[in-house]
Amino acid sequence: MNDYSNQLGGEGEEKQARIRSIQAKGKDPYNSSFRPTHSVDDLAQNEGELSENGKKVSIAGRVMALRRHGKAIFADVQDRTGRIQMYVKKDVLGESSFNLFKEIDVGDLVGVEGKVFRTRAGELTVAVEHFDLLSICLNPLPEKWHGLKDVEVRYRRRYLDLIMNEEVRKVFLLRSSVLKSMRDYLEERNFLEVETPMMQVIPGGALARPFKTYHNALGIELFLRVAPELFLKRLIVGGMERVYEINRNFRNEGISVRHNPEFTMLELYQAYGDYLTMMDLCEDMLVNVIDKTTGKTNITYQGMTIDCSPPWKRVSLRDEIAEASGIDIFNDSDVSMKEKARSLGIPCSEEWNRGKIINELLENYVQPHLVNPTFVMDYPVDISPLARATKKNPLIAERFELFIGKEEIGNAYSELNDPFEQKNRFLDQLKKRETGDEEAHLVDEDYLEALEFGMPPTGGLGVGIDRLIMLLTDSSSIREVILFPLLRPRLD
RNA sequence: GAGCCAUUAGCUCAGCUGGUAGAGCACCGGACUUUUAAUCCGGGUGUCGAAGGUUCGAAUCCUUCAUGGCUCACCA
Repeated sequence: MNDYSNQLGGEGEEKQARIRSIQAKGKDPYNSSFRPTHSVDDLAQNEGELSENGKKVSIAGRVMALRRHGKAIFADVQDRTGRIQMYVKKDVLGESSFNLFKEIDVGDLVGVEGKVFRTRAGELTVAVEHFDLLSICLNPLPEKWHGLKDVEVRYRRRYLDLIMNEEVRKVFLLRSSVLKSMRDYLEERNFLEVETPMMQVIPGGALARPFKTYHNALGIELFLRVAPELFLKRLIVGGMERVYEINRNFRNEGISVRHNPEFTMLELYQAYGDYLTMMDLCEDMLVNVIDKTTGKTNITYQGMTIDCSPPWKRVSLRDEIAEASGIDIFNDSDVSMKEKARSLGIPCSEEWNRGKIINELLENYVQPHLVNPTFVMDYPVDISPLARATKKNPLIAERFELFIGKEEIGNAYSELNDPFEQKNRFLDQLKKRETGDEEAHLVDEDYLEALEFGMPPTGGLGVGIDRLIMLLTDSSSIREVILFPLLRPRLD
């Protein structure tokens, strides 16, 4: 038998006593293998057939509750599909096996074999004939009645959260099925899933501060990517035509209920498309995904009822802002815009540029009304350095953002494929950086060189996956939809 | 980064204007062969987040720190 006498910390003596007691009954507390024939859900689905034939079934899972009755014991066992009751009788198991079962505690993992029946109270139950202890649980589980609510413990020890809270498991099941149906949708339309560098020499593709790291062998500073955009568009130059990536981005910014330093984005690019192509695709894809994963077209988010049935509203950013604030973001001068904004109570300081003010107007006057899915179109070029300008107005980018439930969910534009214009945009960004804007783009010569070989006119779309999952699971915090959100490490 | 709030048993929480720390569940011992928040009998298992201070006396008042939550800022 194995030696478990080394100390693991905590109440070592109690843990040791339990292990010794189990070993004294001739059983190792670990090391068994066990292959269940059914899941809990299988038993419920096939109850009729199984109980009629008196067929032997086996299931494996974690003991979540025990009700001991002397020579009989009821135990609730939980696997990934649900919970089911065991009925263990001394005269069926025999003396020694029953005595071993008496050692079982809440939290232990067991495998059982027996027949399915219904108790007097009508509860679906397995009448246990044989059982095996698969792994013992040395620490007490959170209390059964109140469960585990402490958010810090829930995030730090997510395994306990998953054991105790079924609705948490459901959130991550839904997350998985959303990603699957998104991939299915894109595969059907001949999009190729690709992976591009997480570690980049020049972080680009978004206006954000990056994390720095260092490669020892090359002796160079590297950045964790803030977006995959510039690499995905190199693939468009390379003729892949339809590519997407669902993966992590890293931004070195504050943490809040809607921001985690690493978060998941879908980015996709379609050659011979533009932002209008992306709008159609975005709407169709999300309607499809929402329907496939929730079965509904209405979603409830934080008390709002959101009607997701198509077609989705399309509005212009300028009209919306003009209507709400009286400011014309394309025709008012810098000075008059700033004055008007100030008179509305927006504290614009001297260094605020147009983009910043527009963003503020959008957030304060437009976004709070965007409950149902709405595409807000035509953004200023100066806050869209990678987007193509409209033919009519060089100050307006062919770009939209998608808002659902007052949250920004998507962002898309007609990609700028003119290397000369792109270089000018980079140089403008460089000026912003020199005046202290740490989020401004760096000049990426290598990307410009790629554009010189010719990139087809292309539409690009980004969708914030975590935010989308928040909407679909009515989660008020992004941490509820990320298995291991970033927390400050514990020092104790 | 700033403000507000929280931190007491394994879990959920009481503990008033300062007077030697409590409940339910969990846990430990005993009884119980269809229970299901099983029941019945017996048992409190604690560095009151940490360190200072005030006081005869601090879980309680003050200061600092730590961690978390919410709001704001930055951003998606």
